Amino acid sequence: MPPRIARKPLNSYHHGDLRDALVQAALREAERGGPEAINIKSLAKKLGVSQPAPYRHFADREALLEAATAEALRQFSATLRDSISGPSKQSKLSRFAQATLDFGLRRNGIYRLMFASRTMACAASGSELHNAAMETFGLLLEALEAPAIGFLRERQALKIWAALHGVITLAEQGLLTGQLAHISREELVEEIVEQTKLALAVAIQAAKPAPA
Amino acid sequence: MPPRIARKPLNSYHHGDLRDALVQAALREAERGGPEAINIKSLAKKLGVSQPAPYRHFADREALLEAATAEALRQFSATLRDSISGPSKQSKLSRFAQATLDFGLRRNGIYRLMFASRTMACAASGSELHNAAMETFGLLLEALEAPAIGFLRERQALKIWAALHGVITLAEQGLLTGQLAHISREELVEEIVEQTKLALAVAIQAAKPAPA
DNA sequence: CCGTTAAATTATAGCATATTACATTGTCGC
DNA sequence: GCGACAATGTAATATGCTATAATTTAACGG
Repeated sequence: MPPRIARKPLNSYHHGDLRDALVQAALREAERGGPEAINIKSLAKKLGVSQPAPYRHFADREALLEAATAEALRQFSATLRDSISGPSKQSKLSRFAQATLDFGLRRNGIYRLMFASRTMACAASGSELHNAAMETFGLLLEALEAPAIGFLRERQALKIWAALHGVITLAEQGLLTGQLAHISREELVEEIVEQTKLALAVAIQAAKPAPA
Repeated sequence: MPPRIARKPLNSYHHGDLRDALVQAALREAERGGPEAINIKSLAKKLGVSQPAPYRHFADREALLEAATAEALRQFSATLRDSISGPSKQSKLSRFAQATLDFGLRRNGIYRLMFASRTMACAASGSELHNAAMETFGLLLEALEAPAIGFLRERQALKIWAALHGVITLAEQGLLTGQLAHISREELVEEIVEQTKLALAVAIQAAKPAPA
């Protein structure tokens, strides 16, 4: 009785639970090499099965990528949720931002997988992907701890999201090292967080025309 | 006497200036489809030459991509330089930011080509690519119009650069449309610009401990 | 036991690409 | 004119991947 229980038969004559193994292996491949590094052939080889075997579980390569993306989003979301739970000396926003940076750099291939255009192309109508993405954005809104004045929260969230995404993307491409590296990525993100808080405070002040 | 003068022979028995034509065609391909849409085969076909012909001018596909990237950077740089030259009611930073957004969205494939990791991988030591990239960053520093206090300018430049890059990337992937689209991309960028100015003003104030 | 069925296997087809080897064409200098 | 040379063309090679078809293996249920 192997530790992993398959979804339906759990037996089979060679592998046991190929579907799940494929998703995990796909994420491993994506971790170095990004989405384009995921290909049926090498996955099958690494798992010790024949090339066509995966097609029992996924209609085509795209379907496998979709499943892997969903799993990646789940992991990302869980990581972020952890980062802002529990007490801490640092603000939720700071923890959220640093966790995002950390995930985006350490697991950059997976990060890229999540933000491949497939994510939203597939996510037209409340699909698994769409829901997961929206949940992640919800976590950001929570981390912001901003009052609900108009779309203030959403706008600030978009801005800091874009900034974090930019830092991760640029850093991964080596554009934040060399002569430009007068500041570490973590410090840069911290400044972005502070800048967001500042802008938020000013906007709130402007929205309340003299409370006294 | 054709209007285009080739670099060396300008004659040849079929094409005239294949090298340059290849670079231009590569950019056209990249414009829709990004870097991965550039392939020797289709380029040769579209230019009416045989597949191996390009290899007379480029050692391999990568060399062609590099040349195309350099040309793309030149165009990008020129566009940005234009945007901040001459008088205007809007600030240089605003114009710069909007021009960046515009280029990044309208010519997104080319934008992606520039920011492929190749750019910096090839740009180790003062190469053509590296120089072009640094010049572009210089334009951003100029647009910031910030005083040279420590690395204040550089840090603010990095932050707004990351934010712009993030907006472009996210927008292209359709992540700024749908439920999140309470604000247009241009407005979002304008808010980012304002936020940067605000942070800059505060930082300058903090750096000068009471001038009176 | 035996048949049904799911999960693999082997074998094959197809496609697209990069790249090399060799032959050909045209131009320029002499 | 003619020979060298550079720019192309033709043909062939190599590789890597997706995907389908037909077949085999093993387990489970009656």
